Amino acid sequence: MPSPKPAAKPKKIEPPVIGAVSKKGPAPLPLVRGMRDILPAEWPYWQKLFREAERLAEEYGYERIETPAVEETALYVRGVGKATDIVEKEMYSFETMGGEKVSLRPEGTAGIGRAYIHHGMLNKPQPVKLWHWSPMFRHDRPQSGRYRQFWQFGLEVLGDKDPVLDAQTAFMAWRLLKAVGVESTIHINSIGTPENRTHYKNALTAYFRTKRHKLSEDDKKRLLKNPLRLLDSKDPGMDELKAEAPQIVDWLDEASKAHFMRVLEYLDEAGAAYQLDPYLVRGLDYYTQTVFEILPVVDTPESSTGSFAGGGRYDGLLELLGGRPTPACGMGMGLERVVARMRELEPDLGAVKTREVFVAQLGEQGRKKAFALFEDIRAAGIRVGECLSKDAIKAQMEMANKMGAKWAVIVGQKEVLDGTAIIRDMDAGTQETVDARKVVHELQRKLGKA
RNA sequence: GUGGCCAUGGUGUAGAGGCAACACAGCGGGUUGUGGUCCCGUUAUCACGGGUUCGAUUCCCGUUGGCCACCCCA
Repeated sequence: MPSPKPAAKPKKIEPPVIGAVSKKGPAPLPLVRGMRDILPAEWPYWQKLFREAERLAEEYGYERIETPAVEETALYVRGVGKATDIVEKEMYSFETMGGEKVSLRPEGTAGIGRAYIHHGMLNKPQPVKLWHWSPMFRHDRPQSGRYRQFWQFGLEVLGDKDPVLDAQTAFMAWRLLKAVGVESTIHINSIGTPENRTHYKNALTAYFRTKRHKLSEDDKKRLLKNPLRLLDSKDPGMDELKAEAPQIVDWLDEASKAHFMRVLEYLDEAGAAYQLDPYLVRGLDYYTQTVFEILPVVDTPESSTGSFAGGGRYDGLLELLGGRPTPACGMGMGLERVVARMRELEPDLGAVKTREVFVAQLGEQGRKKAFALFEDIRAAGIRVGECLSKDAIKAQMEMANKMGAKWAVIVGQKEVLDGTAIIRDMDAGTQETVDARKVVHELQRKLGKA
């Protein structure tokens, strides 16, 4: 018989021990849930993506803006929408010591809208085109391609309602992905005006009520809570029900229809890969007219990460935030997802950095000389490596080899006294002694850079 | 918020109710100033807490974390 369990004592929860652990001293701290490090091996992809994004934005006349990661909670409640999932269950909200109710930004548009109003950007030539590259925070359950802190590249165009802008922001996102080798398709739809949407929602609800017996439990809930969501339900029986369902295009007013047609015409003209998706609706309240989402062409098993980017027009937002009625549109791109895809496509980009030359040293005199010599070689535009902190020449030669250096420059006690340095051919295993002052020139000659 | 799977050195893995194994990486060596091969040494309270047991890293429960899916989204 098992003996009666002793009452469980309330125990302090020790953080799990991860990584290199010292035997004494405090336990290492774990990573906060849903957070991740971007390690050196990943950095080349981020850099490539950032450079392309920056170049594209500038070429299209966008200016960079960075708004605070912390804003009044009310900004998002009003901007993104009180009833949205982002606000209802995914915000990092807290009260500061001073009693302010603030949130970590869950998306970029509301903050930029706030900045536009705050700084009176309506007095600038319209439209105002802004881009940003910043971390976002959502207290969502971590999953593939989904983190609680994630980076977004965003474009926002404020102060003009022309459909060419809707097309341009979608196109730019698509174009950026293409520039880093990622194939994608723009899935696009129009949800018209809020009035159009209300009418359509009613029609849709009416339709699905007649099919209620065929809906799954989840879908029945959606029918009550947010009927538009029924359209992207993954329930297998849904496809045939959807085929018969009313489509929002049929409920758009003439102006909205015309707007949407023009967006599509511009995309045709630009040669962007897009497809109409009559069932695309988006979760944020502020969208009007055009909505789009940019999806991978192939959903590989390694990265079933959902969409790369999403965006659309949000003509009502600025007014909601207390500004004058200001039409606007934009897009946000989830950079972790893009980087994940880039890594699959180009696994070698993060490979070890190679060096043309390695400077090795021996003894304190040699180290001093090598310190200066390294600087001279580097300044001459040669990719040169070193490990001045190491004493053993053997370890340094190993390193030179790993860095793929073709030439090693060796400076020891003897060379310092003679005013020379050894240049070793790492492939041939031969070496020669040269005048220390001529090392840089000699290397340039050997590398064909002189 | 809900569900499924999982948790062993720095990394990737093996293992079994009673010594924790292998590979790679790191560091140090193989006689005093020279790399790629080879050899040797060194690195784990087996996530945390509790239970069952003579004995648990292995079985059970809980916690935390991870992965995946749902909800939703980037």
